[in-house]
Amino acid sequence: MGMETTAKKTNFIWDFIQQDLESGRYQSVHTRFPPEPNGYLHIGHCKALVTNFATAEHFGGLTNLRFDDTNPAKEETEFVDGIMEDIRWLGFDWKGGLFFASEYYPKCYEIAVDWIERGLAYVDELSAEEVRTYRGTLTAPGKNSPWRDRPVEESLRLFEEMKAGKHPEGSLILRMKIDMASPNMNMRDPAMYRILFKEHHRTGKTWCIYPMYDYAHPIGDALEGISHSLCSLEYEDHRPLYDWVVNHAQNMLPSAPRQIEFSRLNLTRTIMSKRYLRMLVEGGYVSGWDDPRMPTLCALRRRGYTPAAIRDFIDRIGVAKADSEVDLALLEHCVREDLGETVPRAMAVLKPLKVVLTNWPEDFRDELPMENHPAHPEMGGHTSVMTKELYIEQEDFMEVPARKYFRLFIGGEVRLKSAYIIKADSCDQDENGNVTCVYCTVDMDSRNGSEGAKRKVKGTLHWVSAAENLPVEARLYEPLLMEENAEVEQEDAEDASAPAASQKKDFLKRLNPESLEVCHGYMEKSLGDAKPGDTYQFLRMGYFCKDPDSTAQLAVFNRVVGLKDSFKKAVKA
RNA sequence: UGGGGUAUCGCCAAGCGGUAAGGCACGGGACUUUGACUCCCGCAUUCGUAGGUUCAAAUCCUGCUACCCCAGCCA
Repeated sequence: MGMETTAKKTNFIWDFIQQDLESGRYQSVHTRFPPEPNGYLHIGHCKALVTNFATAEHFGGLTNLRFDDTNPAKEETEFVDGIMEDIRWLGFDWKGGLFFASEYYPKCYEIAVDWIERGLAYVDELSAEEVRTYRGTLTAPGKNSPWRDRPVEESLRLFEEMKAGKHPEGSLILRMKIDMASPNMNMRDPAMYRILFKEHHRTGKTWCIYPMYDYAHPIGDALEGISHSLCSLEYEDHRPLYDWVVNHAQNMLPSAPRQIEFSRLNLTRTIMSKRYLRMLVEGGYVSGWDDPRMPTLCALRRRGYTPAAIRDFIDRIGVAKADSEVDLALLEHCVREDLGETVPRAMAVLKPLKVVLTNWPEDFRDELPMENHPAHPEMGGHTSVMTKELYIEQEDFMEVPARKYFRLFIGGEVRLKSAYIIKADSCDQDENGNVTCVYCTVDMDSRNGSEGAKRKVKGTLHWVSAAENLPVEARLYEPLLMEENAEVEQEDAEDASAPAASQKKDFLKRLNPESLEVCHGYMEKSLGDAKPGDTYQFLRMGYFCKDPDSTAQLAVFNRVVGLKDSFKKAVKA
């Protein structure tokens, strides 16, 4: 048996579609990505985004971008602009077209009138509370509204009056006439239209009645010729309603789309609910929607995540129907893999410790060449200047070495990257016992590239000249949420009786107080012409992306992600 | 207690009656002027559970259990 040369990657959705194509139910594939413009896109949305775009692409079809703007109370133009920018940034193009659900208001109205005439819809005068009561419960059937069987002419007249603004908000709704006893709550005469005297970001004051999602969505899909409407699992219960709408409006619609649901993305230690993200922004817990700790795309972009990394991540997690929570480590792996290959290396010391090279000639400066990428000579190089005084990382020196420590310590030797081998002789300490300066002797014969450099030295450190450097502010990020089941003992004691569910929801208690650490250090001068958005690997420290907060005097860098660190792990154990 | 879903390694996830892919994480080793990268090696006799059918079951049947979603004039 021959092994297949290319592993065919598919998923249950593609399998369904393949069947649909083979059976002739559909001739081609057309999908849509339908965000509501009431907030910014986050990493969770990317799964739906990529799934819709990649599916169409796989079958040679197109994808539409459609803003689901049927609730003027929550939607703004700011968000439609932001969403389009984010999608473009990710590299997707809505070749199928750009649409707004609000474009279909006239058609929706037309169908609604048709349904009233055909006895499929009626105007209800029950209050919101009464509607809820009449709907019944999960286990008890609902009962018909007293207005359910009112004359067609009456509903017609009332619906026109609703549209004409003659009735106040909440006084009337238009409902589908399906089945108040259905075990599926969605089928108990769902609302089609409600009265809302809100200005819409696109239609202005043209309308004061707005269609509900369950009514407008299938119509929008059908009008756009969508073949497969891919959405998340919570709409599974809505599928019978989706089909009901399509079937009963068939005479006025060009096609009948198929809805397929998949599970949404959850990430460990990450808040994915729009509502909670809003609380973080409005509560001042973060600096804004693009605070680099946020899971929004604008924040990930600012932090230094790349479209390639995000798409690779979505690709790797797969598409299925089981509830899941993906380990953040996978996302981090994806950025490291991308950045590691594409980004230049440079040196920056984030928590500086002064080093004096006692035997270094007083005013001698040595320009040392350094490659931009060890595996890609074509990426060129730059020079780093070595002087008598320099900085190394505080954690790279210990007066007496711990076990397995092969950085600098008194009596120990270490190599300075691309430079010389040095040996620590003594150090100064302040009144608290903190080391303030290390005195070293240089092996002047060990300059990088020379014969004397060909010695085995266990540790290699990054460094920056104390005389020739640029100041840098480095912002180090950790997840916004602490690990599950981590240090909440105090609260736990108080809330011992609280239901687990509510504790889980109380994400504020899980907020990580150390999600942001700001360091002030020094970087080599070659980094001086970095522009906001440029990313480097700061040797041994991680990947850093220059932030727009930077000024002419101070460069600000966001840590995208650290390097893998087997030393830290070994020490912890 | 009604309806709709889901259960395969720590986390994702293939598998579609023929004897458990892959990735991440993790552990070990080699290499190393980044304790990074790269490269080897290891990592489910077992598929929520109990039965049944079969020469053969993660895959078929039956019962049970756990978890998720639904009672917006939100999407």
